[in-house]
Amino acid sequence: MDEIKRNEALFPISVVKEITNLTARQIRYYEEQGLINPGRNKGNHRVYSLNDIARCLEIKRYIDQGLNIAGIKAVYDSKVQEKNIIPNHMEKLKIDLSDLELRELLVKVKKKIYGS
DNA sequence: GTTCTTACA
DNA sequence: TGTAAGTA
Repeated sequence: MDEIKRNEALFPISVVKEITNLTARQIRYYEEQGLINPGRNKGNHRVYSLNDIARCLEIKRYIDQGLNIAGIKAVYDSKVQEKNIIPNHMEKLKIDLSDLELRELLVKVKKKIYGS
């Protein structure tokens, strides 16, 4: 969409913390559990994309709804299975958020980074 | 100053 | 999950 590609890993963990209200501990733990996969910069620091941040918010929602890590894994695993079963619908079943949600997230990120 | 890993409570 | 230690 705009200037930022949804899968471009650009943000440090501090930004993810502010936007999601999760602790660095939790964010890293979700990565450990394979729920998100941020990149790394030359300094070995994690860098997150909009999709990664969106995924964190999604995980947070699931936990609020009472799901544990295993349950959330099951949710994503089932989506991966759907993708394999129906290759033609891969784009549609992609484990990304909708454009609308991403637009809202982008606004939020910009506000946090550049101020309001 | 911020983040990283490891490890213990 | 929080936090401390020692780094990069």
